[in-house]
Amino acid sequence: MTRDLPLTSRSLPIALLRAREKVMGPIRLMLADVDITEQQWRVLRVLQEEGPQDPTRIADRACLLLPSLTRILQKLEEKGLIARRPDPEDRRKQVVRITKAGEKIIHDNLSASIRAAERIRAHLGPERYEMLLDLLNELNEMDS
Amino acid sequence: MTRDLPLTSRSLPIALLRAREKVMGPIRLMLADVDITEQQWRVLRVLQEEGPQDPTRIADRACLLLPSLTRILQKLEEKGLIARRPDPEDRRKQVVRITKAGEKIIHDNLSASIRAAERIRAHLGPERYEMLLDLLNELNEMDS
DNA sequence: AATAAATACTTCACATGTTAACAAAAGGAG
DNA sequence: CTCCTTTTGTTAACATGTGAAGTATTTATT
Repeated sequence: MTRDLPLTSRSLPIALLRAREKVMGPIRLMLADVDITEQQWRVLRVLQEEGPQDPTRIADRACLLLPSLTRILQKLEEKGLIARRPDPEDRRKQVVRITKAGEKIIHDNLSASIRAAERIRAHLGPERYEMLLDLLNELNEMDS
Repeated sequence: MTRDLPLTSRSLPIALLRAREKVMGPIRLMLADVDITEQQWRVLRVLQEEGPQDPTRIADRACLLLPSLTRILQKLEEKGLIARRPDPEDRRKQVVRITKAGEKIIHDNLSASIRAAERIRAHLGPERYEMLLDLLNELNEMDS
């Protein structure tokens, strides 16, 4: 009983890819105006929401791998949007925090970001939107 | 009534990112054994499912941008997994097809790929799995 | 305390994502 | 037919994704 592979519209990986592009496209355009990438935006948001923290935790929260994060933190530091200091408790670690300039970037783009999310929510309807998030989170809690 | 941004678990972009990683992680591992990337695999699958076609259509089906596809086709051609010939109707175009070696790659990894998909489906349950695909497709049909 | 194992990044190498610029060919308007 | 526009694919430049190797530091073992 060998089944065929699903068509692309019924292929979960591709459907996820397209959905992500649909959701992030408008946000990327908005961020391009302030010369910030989508990943840099995620890092700033994590720092602004959860406060100063070390790179490993940032990587977990922002869904980035450490090698990528290393480069991103370098760029953000050059731009003056974050600051770093060594962790006195553990000299392997650093403590990263967002600067005033970084908070301004967030503040200036927050409302547009929220509107983009609301637009998606309105398109699907609140119940289906929540259901989508529930299903994705359930998928993400799979062990493996 | 200004709302806060959602936590990462309720952030659609991040939930999509994590879901994609969860789904593709095992497949990436499998493909690494035959020295093929996830994107190269998508291109081969499109060609095997839909037959010979031009790069613009491949890019659409495999959810890749043309500049990425250009490089991927070069790699696949070097590996002997695809072949190209100019389109006699329109000299701007090419016709790309999968080779025997390319079909063998697909054949050798098809069953493991299907098993990975079935595993996800079993975890969510068939109804919820289909619902997830429906919601993603509905999202992808948003205009803009 | 000496050594092995684990942790927290960093660096490297290669592949892709993304935007912009570009060359070649096809289509359309006059 | 000529000029302009569109389409198709490539190249370039920079940023990130990803796995592997490397460095410094801490923790666990003996």
